[in-house]
Amino acid sequence: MPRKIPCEKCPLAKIEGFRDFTADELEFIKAFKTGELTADAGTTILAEGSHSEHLYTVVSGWGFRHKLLENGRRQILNFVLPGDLIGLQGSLSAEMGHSVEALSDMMLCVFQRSRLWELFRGHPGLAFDLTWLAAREERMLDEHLLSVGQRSAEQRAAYLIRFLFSRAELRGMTNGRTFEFPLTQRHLADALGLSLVHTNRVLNRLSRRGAIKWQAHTLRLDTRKLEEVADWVPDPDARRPYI
Amino acid sequence: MPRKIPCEKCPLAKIEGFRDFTADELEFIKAFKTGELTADAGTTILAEGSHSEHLYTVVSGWGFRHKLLENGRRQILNFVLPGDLIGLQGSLSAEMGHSVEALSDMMLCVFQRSRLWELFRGHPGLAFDLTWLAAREERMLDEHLLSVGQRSAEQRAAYLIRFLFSRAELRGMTNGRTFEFPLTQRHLADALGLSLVHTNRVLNRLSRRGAIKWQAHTLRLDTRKLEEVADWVPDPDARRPYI
DNA sequence: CGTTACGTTGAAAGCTTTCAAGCATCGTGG
DNA sequence: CCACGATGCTTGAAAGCTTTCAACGTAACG
Repeated sequence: MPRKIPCEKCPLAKIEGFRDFTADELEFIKAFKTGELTADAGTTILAEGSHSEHLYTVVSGWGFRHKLLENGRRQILNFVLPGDLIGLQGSLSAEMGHSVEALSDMMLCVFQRSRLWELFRGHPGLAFDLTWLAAREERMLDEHLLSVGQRSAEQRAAYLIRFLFSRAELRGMTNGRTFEFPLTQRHLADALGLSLVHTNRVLNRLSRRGAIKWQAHTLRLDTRKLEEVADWVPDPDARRPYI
Repeated sequence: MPRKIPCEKCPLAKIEGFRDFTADELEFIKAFKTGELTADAGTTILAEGSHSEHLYTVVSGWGFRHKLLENGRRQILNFVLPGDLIGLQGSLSAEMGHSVEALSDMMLCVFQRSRLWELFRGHPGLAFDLTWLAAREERMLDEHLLSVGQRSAEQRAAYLIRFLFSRAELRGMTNGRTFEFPLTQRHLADALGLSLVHTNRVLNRLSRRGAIKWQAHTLRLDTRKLEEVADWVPDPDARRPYI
């Protein structure tokens, strides 16, 4: 198993807004980490119902969490970006309640579930971060649920796009008002709880308004217009942790 | 501030399926707890945007978490029942992302946010539980989001009712197939992301199917039928912690 | 150059919402 | 003890948003 990325040179550390580790914590994390994983776009990294031996932190690339209904319908619950931790649920509970799939090629750090307890016992700071991460995921879900439950189709789409932009921006993955957008309309539709056809129409409407411009896999947006449509409230959280 | 409930006699401890504390943990929790709070139905316990000094554990009664949109629409994110912890978000983040309101008269234990750090440092077992609780809340939200995004109105309603029954059941709040149901149709509508009128029609449909029978504030249900309609998958988690 | 994945459109069908009333229950004040 | 206002539940009908069904266009790929 290749070790291309030593923890001391973790690319995530360079991202502004991610906190730094103490020497002690870094030491532990180096031992906690058991390897690296690269996943091609489309790969399933964690499967619903499984009980994985591992936890992962996304180092690069995009992925998404989703659940399936028996009739085949899929709900995308959230997207995962660099710095996000995945698989915690499978470590604390009997089994994963959702699947995680790579949206683009991804690179992840692999951690051993069985040593999670040591983390809690020996590194309260990291344990705190873990809880923080779980609470933040909950917050994002609250926001999505509000969106899917109460916003109109156009508002929902505007909201999601603005949301993804802000997450990408925090990680330095944007370039002015444009960024690489690896989703297809099917992904958006499944995240928004809309049909593919309607999603297409709604996106066209946003384009005509001049709120977004999507070509190839690049999205340029007018954040002001999107926020106006979406009734957007910025996330107050800043300096966030990762593991 | 009255101390009607000493931790040694915590009524939650009697509930089957809630784990027991070590003597050491119990000691800490007694110190962590700063008092008790009783709230009348309709009271707002925590407000979106605030930064409360407290955390709460529900001892008795029902409540719900919700968020509002500028246009006044409300999304109920989840319901809170005995054993649930609320306000963690406000402790880890700059401010609460949602409000919590009492649905029935409630009784809660109050904890001091400022001592949360001691908990992490001195009681990894409790810290672990806290993370577990956050992860479980996330799981419930995933489930709801799936529901609101992908299920039909009737499936959604069936799902939510079945879900609430199972949560009540775990706490010994049910009586055979019936239980006290403090929600109004407006609450259900706001949780399901449906209009009040449509919610009413959908509930009538479930009644006619014989899946539910709702009179006064009591609900009797045919779990088999509900599960069939809702495409229900039981939660694998059993022995859950609380604080 | 055929196949496949993804995006786009039109039209009809269908599910939900909105608008409008009407009814019932409950607690309070006269 | 009864009237009255407030809250919650029901229904009908029309309007409106979304989905479904069907095709068609395009770009990437082997």
